[in-house]
This record gives sequence, structure tokens and C-alpha cells, in this order.
Amino acid sequence: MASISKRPTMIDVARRAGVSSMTVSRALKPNTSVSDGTRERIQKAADELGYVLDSTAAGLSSSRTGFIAVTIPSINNANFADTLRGIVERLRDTNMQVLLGYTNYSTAEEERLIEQFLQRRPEAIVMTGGAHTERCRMLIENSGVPIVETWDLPEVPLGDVVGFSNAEAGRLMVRHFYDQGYRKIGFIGGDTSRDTRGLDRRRGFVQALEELGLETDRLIGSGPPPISMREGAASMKKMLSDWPDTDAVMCVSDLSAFGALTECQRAGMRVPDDIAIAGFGAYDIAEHAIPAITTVDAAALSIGENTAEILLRRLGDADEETPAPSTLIAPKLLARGSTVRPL
Amino acid sequence: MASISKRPTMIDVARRAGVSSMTVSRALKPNTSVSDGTRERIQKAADELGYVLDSTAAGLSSSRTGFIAVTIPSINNANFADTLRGIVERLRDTNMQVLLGYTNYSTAEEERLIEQFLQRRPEAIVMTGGAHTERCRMLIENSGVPIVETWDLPEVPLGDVVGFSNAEAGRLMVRHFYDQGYRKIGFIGGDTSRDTRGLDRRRGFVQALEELGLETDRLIGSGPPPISMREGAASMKKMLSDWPDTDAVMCVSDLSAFGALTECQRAGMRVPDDIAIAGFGAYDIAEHAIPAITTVDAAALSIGENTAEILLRRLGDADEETPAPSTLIAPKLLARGSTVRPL
DNA sequence: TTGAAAGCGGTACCAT
DNA sequence: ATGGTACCGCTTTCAA
Repeated sequence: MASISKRPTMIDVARRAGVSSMTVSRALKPNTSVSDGTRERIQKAADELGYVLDSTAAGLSSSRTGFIAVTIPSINNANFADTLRGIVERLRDTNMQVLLGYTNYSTAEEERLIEQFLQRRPEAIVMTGGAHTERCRMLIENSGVPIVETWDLPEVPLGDVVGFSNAEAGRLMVRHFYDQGYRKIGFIGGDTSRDTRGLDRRRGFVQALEELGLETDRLIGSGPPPISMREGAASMKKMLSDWPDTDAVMCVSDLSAFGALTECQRAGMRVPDDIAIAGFGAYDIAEHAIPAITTVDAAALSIGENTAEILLRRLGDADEETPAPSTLIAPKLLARGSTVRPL
Repeated sequence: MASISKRPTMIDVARRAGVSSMTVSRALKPNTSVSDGTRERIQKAADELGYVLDSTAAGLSSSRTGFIAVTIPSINNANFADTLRGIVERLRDTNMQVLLGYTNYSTAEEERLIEQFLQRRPEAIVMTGGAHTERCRMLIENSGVPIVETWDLPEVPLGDVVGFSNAEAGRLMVRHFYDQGYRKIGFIGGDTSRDTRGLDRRRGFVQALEELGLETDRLIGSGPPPISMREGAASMKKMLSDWPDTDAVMCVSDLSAFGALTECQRAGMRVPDDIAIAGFGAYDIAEHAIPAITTVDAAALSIGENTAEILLRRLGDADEETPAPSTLIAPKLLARGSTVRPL
């Protein structure tokens, strides 16, 4: 076991095993040419000393840090958590590790994080969305680190993209409302540029209303993200007060949709008979609320898995010949009791 | 700007500014003795070259990596996310960075993570709970890295502790039920040793029932964590089928409590008139459900903040004289409509 | 299969 | 206030 003093190094292990430190270095990694006997001896010596590889030194020497930097807007968000999980789980059996940061939906904070991360020499960077400060773009392009942008379809991508059209998600919902016979349709949230994805959903939503020749002024801004149940409830209250005859509302997320739903129920309204409510994100709550909330599933987990796959292809020894394709996810509408009247 | 070739190093900056690399090193950190003029010149040269510090090299040289490793059971859990946020936000203005891993409630996975993290030479490690594999304990003790265990009161702590008694949380709820006149009281979840905190809540719960001379067999196990709405609903179904006269149920978390609540509502039962339901964790959903769900608030955010504070005291240049105290959090019961009958 | 030597890019330490 | 130098612990490279 380790003595009370300094941590043992490869040289200590080498000495104990009667080999050079170079052989120790090899023996500790798979697929290296070290005779079985030597490898065993070295492994034993390392165990006895309680040796632990210093990947800081390894990283400096090899200029491969094994870090993948990932920024998400918020940790406490089931969608981004799922994407992160997809990345982490796909990376588990590699020697890559995720360096996580959350931006709190702020591009300034994102810039700060990226600047910090770049000092760690990550081998790739995964970001949520395509909205970045000018300086952030510059830092990234300057660094030459491969990028994947997710959850969005940036107009000027920094690298690969694994995302979907948020505008399309909004459009899908308008069509669903329309098919169900709703005509006085509103939207809650997605008003601020901090949440560009929410903003895009609202844009697509409004655009689809226009195409159908429907009114487009039933829009309630719920302020800066994260938008949760409280904001959803407050916004619905305002909606009902400003446009009492509204018959369908999409909320920027399922959480705010649940808040809106409870607000309606407190007001004694029946959902969907008096008013239809829908959300976004396919959260658990949407499935379990009574009535269940119609939502759009953007395949958060799959975004993460695809992202990791692309990265491994870029970094790993995988077939470099096939360039990793930008992956376009198709958002799916899940119609449920909060918008569909029982027969 | 950076050329197409290799990243510039301090030596490049030094050359350009006409100083030694040592002076560059100093100039790039605050509170170092470098004349204003020199510092400016160096800063300018660094900017022009697009220089980015390599903290891998810095870490190797100074044996201060700036990493704090943190393991939590699950990313997608508002409680742990809040604790993490408390840590990260307190650390933001320091040069410490969080290295996050999630164990999926598995001590084996925790061991794997810790082993990986130790190679990064973190300056401290924060873990959730006090349950670890033997090997994990050994690795940690061997490493000499300062530890904080959170969300629990381990019998044999590895270092500092910022937590609370989960058993007490269970006891609190039994007393509340009793005060409200409930006598046929059950518990959902917390049956597996993977979630030792849930298990402790259930233990305290059962113990308090015993002390009051009440039946203690209305226990539904909901299987391995994470326990969410679906499991809560299924467990409540079983509870109502096995013990139809149950009049109060605590669930291991607010998410499962919400699932249980919806199950009761689907079954046409009134809450709390026919049955009372309570949860744990003070999630948003507990506040916004109809009726609002009685819960226990364990101050997740504050656990994180306290943890970070302790770490900074241990690592930083702060007053070393006062040894950082183990911080005991008192869980608070929030009584709400799901257990309290209106007058 | 194994080893020797030269860095990787910074910082500690000691001079000046 | 600034510079020189050794060295952090490992891997790359080249030789044997």
C-alpha cells in the first residue's frame, strides 16, 4: 500500500518490477507489446504500491486529454439531462470523459465556460444550440477543436449538428390543434432570445397560424428561462384574462404546460372540453398528468447518443473515410387527452 | 491570431513581448509582482497570438489541478441537481472546476467513477451518501484526497459530512400523519439498498409507527431507483389492492407521490378525504399538484453551498484555523393539501 | 519485447 | 520586478 508520503509514480513501479518506466507505461494499457510475464509482474507491483496513473501528466505528454467538454443550458431539465446521459453512456467504454458546464441559458456564461474549458484542451466540444457570442465563436474556431451543436439547426454551424427544427415542432402543434377543431389558439413562453429554441418554436407556431389565416396575437411571454410550472400557471391566468375565449394553448415546455393545466383546473375549467393544452419535451409529467398532456418528443436521449457517435468517429480510430453526417432528428407529436376530446 | 499550425505557448508569448516565459506566467495571474507596463505588453502579445493557457501543463507542474470531483446518483433529479448547482455556483469565482459523474445509484459504478477521477488528481471529492464499496473506500483513503459526503449521515464518514437524517424525515411524516388523525399508514418505495437514503427514510418511518403502536406492514417496495411517477402509480395501485383501508401513504419522493396521487384520482378517490398522500424532496411538482403534496424539504441547494464552503476552507487560503464543521441539515416538513383536510 | 533520452508546457525555487 | 533552471510524470521516438 502507499506510504504516508508522496504518491508513487511509474518509476517507483518500474523499480519494483525490475523494468523501465517505459515498459510500465506500456503494460498498463491494452494492446501493447509487453510479454505476459512482464505485464503480470508490473501489474502486481502497481497494485502493491497502490499506484494510480496521473492522467494530467499523460495528457500533457500525449496531448490527448480524454476530455469532451459539454455545455447545456440547465442541469435540472429532463431533456438536457437525457441528452447528457446519451453522451456519457456512449462514452463510458472509451477513455473519454465529459467535462460538464451549464450556461443558465446565457451566451455570456457560455463564453466564460468555453474559455475555461479550452484551457483543459478538450478533444471536442458539444454545445446546446447555435447561439453564441462573437468572441465565443472566435475562441472556438481559433482553437481548432471539433464542435457539435445540438438541439437546434444553426444557420451557420461551427461544426457538426445533431438537432431538429424547433419551428417545425411549433408548426406540428398548430396543425394538430387545427385538426382537432380548435381555432382560437395561443402560445405561452418562448418570448426571450435567451431561449432561442423556445423562440423558434413560437416562431414556427405563429407562422403556421398565419398560414391557416388564424389570429396570431394570443401570445403570452413568460420571461427569462427556465420556464417552469409557476410561470406556466401565471401565464395561463393572464391568457384567460386577456383572451377569455381562447380554446387551445401550446406552452413552451411540458412543465409550463402542467402549470397552465393546474391553473385552468383551479379556475374550474375542463381540459380539453373548455380549453386544450399542450407542451413540449415529452417529460414524465406530461404522460402522468390528468388529463395526459399532448406534447412533442424531440428524442433527447437519441440526440446525445448520436452526438457521441459522431465524436467517436471524429476522434477515434473508427473508419475516418465516411465523414460523420449531420444528424437531423424529426420531432414527433404525441397526441393525448389534454387536446383530444374523447369520442 | 493563431496561425494554422501549433498552438502558441508561453514561450511564444514571451518572445513576442520581449520577456522570459516566467514573467508571462506571472503576468497572466492576478496578485503577482509584475510591473503594469510589462503586464500590459504581455497581455497584448497573448491576445495577438490567441494564446490559451494549458492547464494540463499548469496542473502537472504545480500539482494543483483545480478539479473537484463530484458524484451524484442521477443527473435527472431536481434534488441532486440543486446540490450540484450549489457547489458549482459557489465555486464559480474560484479557479476550481467540477468534474461530474453519476453513479446511477450503484456503488459499483461509483467505484468505477472514483477510480477514473483519481487519475485526474482532483483536489477534493464530493460523494452522495455514505455507502461505498470496500475497494472504493480503500482507493479514497489511499489517495489522501479530502472527501465530503452529502445527503446522509454515514456511520463511518470518510471525511466531512453535509447531510441530514433521512430516518428523521420519515419520522417527521409519521408524526404529521398521526397529528392529522391518520392511523392506517403506509410507505411506498425505499425498499432497496441501492437507494440507501430512501431505505433510511423508510426505516425511520416504520420505527415511528412502532413507537406509536401502529401497524407497520403497509409497505410497498417499488424496486430499484430511480423511482418516478410510473412506479409511484403502480405501487399505489398495489397498496389499495392489498390494504384497501389505508388512510395515509408516504412515498419515497415527490415524483412517486405524484404518481400515487394520480392513481388515486383515477380510482375516483378524494385526496386527502379518502386517503392522504405525502412525498419527499420539495420538488416543484409537489407544490403545483392539485391538491398540493405534503413533503419534506431537505434543503438540497444549501447542502451544495455548504459543501463548497467546506471545500474552499480546506483547500483555499481561507482561515485554516477554524476547522470546517460537519454540517447537519434539519429536514423540514411542509404540510399541504394532500394530507391536511380543509376546515 | 524492452529501454534511453528528449520533450510536452507550464511553475517552483532561487538568483539577481 | 524579472530571469534561469530544474522538474512535475508521463509518452513519443528511436534504437537495440
